[in-house]
Amino acid sequence: MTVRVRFAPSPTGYLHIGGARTAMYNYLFAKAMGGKYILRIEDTDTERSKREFEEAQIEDLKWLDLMHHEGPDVGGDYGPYRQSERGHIYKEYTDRLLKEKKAYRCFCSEELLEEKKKIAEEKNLPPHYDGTCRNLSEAQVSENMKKGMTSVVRCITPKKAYTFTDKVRGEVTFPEDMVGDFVIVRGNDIPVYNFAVVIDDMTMKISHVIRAEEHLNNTLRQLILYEAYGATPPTFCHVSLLIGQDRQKLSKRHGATSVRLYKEQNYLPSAMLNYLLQLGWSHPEEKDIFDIHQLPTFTLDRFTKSAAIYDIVKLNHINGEHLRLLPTATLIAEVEKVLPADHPFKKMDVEWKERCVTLSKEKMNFYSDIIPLLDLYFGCEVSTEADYTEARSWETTPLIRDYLKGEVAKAKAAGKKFVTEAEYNEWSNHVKGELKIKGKQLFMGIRAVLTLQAHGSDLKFIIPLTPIDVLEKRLNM
RNA sequence: GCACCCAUCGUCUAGCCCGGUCUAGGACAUCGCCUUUUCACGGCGGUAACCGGGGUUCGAAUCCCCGUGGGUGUACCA
Repeated sequence: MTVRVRFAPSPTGYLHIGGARTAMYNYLFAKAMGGKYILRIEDTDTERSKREFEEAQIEDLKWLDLMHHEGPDVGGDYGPYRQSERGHIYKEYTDRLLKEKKAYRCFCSEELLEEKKKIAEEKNLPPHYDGTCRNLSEAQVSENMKKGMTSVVRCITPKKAYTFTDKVRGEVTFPEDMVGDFVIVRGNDIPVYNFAVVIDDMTMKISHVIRAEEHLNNTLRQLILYEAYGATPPTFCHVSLLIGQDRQKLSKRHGATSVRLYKEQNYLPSAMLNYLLQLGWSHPEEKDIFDIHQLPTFTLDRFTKSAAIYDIVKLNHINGEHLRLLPTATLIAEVEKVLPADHPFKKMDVEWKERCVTLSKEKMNFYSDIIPLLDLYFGCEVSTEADYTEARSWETTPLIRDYLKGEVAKAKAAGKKFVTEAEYNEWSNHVKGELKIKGKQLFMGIRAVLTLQAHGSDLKFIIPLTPIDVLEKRLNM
């Protein structure tokens, strides 16, 4: 059997991280099985659906490198891929159910339905549709239609329990009477989600439905429909939900939940995917940092059943890990994008940039983290830390400064733009050997006069990267 | 209310199917130590979990039941 999976978002906003996760699971499964991954746009909610959101979501999917084989933008043999363009198909399938008496037209008004529901609730009965219109004769139906009464189409729910085997939940049983005769086509002729999904999955030959657990209960209605059409349902795989700190389904009020936001904040797509994959799925070799596109295997049996709390702290860490894995040239290019146009970093030569970035990335989780780090080489801000003040108060410190001033002036006179690591070591040795300064006074003293800070990275790496002019300026402050 | 789902460190999880190797492993976070050129990185180490109760068994995180807690759904939204 050919594996065909789909990701079916509603274009009512930007791509949600939960959606991105579902899309990824589908993408990965299709890839692992040599199958096809389809993008279908579920825009039956005409009120909220917007074409611009569809485009935005596809863009976000592209950014994540989760491209589909079939979809509204790339076509395919099972189109159209927008539910709003599949009306004729839904019509055909609706008529079939109507003809086979597995569905019927219901003329009950919404007010009447409201009332019935209220009464049922008061009697503590399940608030299902009572089936009034189920027994309407064909003559009555056509007469009502002729009168122009609006009607919905309801599917007849067989009185029985339904059981199916879910890839992650195992055997799930829905008892009889869990739903009543549910609506499949609205009064405005637009099909309802649960109906459109089944028709689409059937006609698009979807073999596996991998989706979030919030859809678990929907499966019952879908199972009823598959049965009505005499079709074999796909294999279902209900993945645990992504939740917030309050353990509720992740939504906008939890903050940054759209992929777009992460893209704008320069997160690495590979890191996002790496993190998202581990929220509910575990690597067979228990690896933490990896490229999801290089996974040795991806199987549906490694999902956790429980919901996972979305934790940005860990995402940030993973982002740092991925950033460190980037080729140096890429890192430089990315860093330059977040730097102001006139930043001195940009005027340095390639070798300098490479050394600088290689040194800096150890402390970065994000590209922009380099900005404060660059002050080490270009900044002339004087530290206000107590340790710094103390270092400047030692009587040995002015000695160091005077000596270094001379050395820096010499180097500058010789036309040097930078000192080498060897030269720096000579300075250090001189202070130790000739000036007889050692220990804390030695290293903190040198650091204080050369960087105007009490702490920082290893001087033998930093000083050779600091322009002589900057050193000179600092020594005079 | 009813239905369904879930339950291992603060968080993500391994282990659970096929009970013993689990004095429960890893990662993030956190704390401490090491490095007398310090922070960071790294290395080392610490704190920290099988929701409760019954049962089955020689033996249960693992199997069964009951509680409890949490979540999702219950629409002419998706």
